Amino acid sequence: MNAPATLEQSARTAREVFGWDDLLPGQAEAIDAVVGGRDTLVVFPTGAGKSAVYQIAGCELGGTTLVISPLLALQRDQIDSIDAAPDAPAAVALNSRTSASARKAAWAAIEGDDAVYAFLAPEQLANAEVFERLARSDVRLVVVDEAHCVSAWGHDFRPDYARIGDAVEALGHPPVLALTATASAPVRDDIVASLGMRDPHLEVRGMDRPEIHMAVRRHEHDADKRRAVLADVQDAEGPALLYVATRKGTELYADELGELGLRAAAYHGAMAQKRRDEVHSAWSAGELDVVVATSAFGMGVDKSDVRLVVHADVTESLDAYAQEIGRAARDGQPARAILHYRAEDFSLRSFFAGGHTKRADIAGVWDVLRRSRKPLRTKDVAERSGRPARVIGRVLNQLVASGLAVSGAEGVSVQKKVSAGDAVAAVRERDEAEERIRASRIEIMRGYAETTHCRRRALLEYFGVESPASCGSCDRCDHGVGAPVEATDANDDGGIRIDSTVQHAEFGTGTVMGIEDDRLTVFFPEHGYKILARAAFENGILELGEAA
DNA sequence: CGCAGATCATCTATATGATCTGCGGTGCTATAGT
Repeated sequence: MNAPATLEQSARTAREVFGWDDLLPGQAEAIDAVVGGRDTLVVFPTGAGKSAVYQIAGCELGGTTLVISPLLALQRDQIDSIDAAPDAPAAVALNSRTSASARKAAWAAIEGDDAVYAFLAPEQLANAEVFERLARSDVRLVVVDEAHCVSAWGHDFRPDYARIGDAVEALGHPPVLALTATASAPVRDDIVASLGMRDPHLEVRGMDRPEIHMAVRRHEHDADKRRAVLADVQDAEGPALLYVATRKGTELYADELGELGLRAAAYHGAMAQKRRDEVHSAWSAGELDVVVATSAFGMGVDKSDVRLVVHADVTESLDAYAQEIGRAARDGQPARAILHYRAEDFSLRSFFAGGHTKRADIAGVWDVLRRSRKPLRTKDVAERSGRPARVIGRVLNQLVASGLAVSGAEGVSVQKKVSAGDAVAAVRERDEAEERIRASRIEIMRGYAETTHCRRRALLEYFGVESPASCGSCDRCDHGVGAPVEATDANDDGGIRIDSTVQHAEFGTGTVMGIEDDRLTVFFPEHGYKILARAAFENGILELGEAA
């Protein structure tokens, strides 16, 4: 490998094409891997230059760089920023809002000889015409931006996220570059497996955000919690974000904060697009003290001076929590993250984590699939069964995951001709496995909320980053309840540590995610997170290492 | 699972507690109608 020459080339591209003086730590390594043809997963905090990695790599590879992006607003922002660079290749979008003339120009660019970035949502890949035309053109790099969406949404909310891997294969597997700001080890594994990445280069930087002070407050009564949340937001020393679990909650809190004299606005996914845009730009322009939002607010919102992120409810996972508090302190100045919760709050999350596919939907989709001689896409099944696309997408994903069906670029086809009853049972089994995973992720969130040790250590351990026993910048450390030092060299278990692979008699192969006193947190792909006693090593239930 | 709001039941109410019911997040796309 002529690495130095490549690095020099990347630095020159950064300078001459985009106008950046220097590459940031990790960028050069990631670009080098991608340009060398290697699948690459990049985990950098926002502001560490994730976009630059694909922009420079795409520029050097030439041809079409396909950028799969979850939100139309993000696509627009990215295109604007590329257009603003001194000498960058063209950037185009293919989505439902692209006008006929813009679409024509986009295809001309994609099918022409010059380098181009083409932005699209994963749903576009399900459109046969779009996909076939892309397959005939010169795609040299596939970028999956905000790649945690693959894991968070691919299983049911946006099933097309689970189909990206098929598209990559059908394009002849050009290098795949997945980018995200937060991904724990299980989420990283999920991304790599779902996208079909081969021997990926992993570039992880700066997961720790020491400038964000972390605290948790538990309440018995709802009224007490509400008062405490309002008081925290009132005390903010700069722009504040308040995350709540429900749409109604955003409006209630925003009204109350307004009455207290703050410039507050509610934000959630059911509001009119126009209003959402207004809130977004008022926030960016510094015209609001606080935005009260559901999880809909965040991706693509780039404000550097957020001083406080308060959660009035728990999130669905520690990944989501890290993502949301990570929106504070992008300028590197001190900020605070405070989580308020009641034990009852976990029940709403459990409700969201549940939800089984209906028997009739599973049987109906299976029936259509079995009668067809060719592979079918979600849209084809929808035409033949009259069921909503989202339900079908989910069922197809589950059938593929259970091995009853296989998926390829043309769609999904039957692999094992079993009865509808067996198909229902297989999908239900997948549903239950997924529900167990989600439930266990909620338990990890509970573990963070209730830990008696350093908060930052609890968070970083979950992300697979070794950290000191006490950070000095969380509520636990403030009160001097720093963890008793949990030496990683305490080797009674033959060297058990974070990321160790273990075998459990019942749950199979798992990965150690956390070590706290006499307990281990272990992630098992089929069962989710389990808290196990270290004593399990002594009676042979748990063993270190791969399966024999 | 837990909460809010509606409805019911009662010692027939300008009242109150019991019980029932429905709701709860994230976004793309295609299509019809102005």
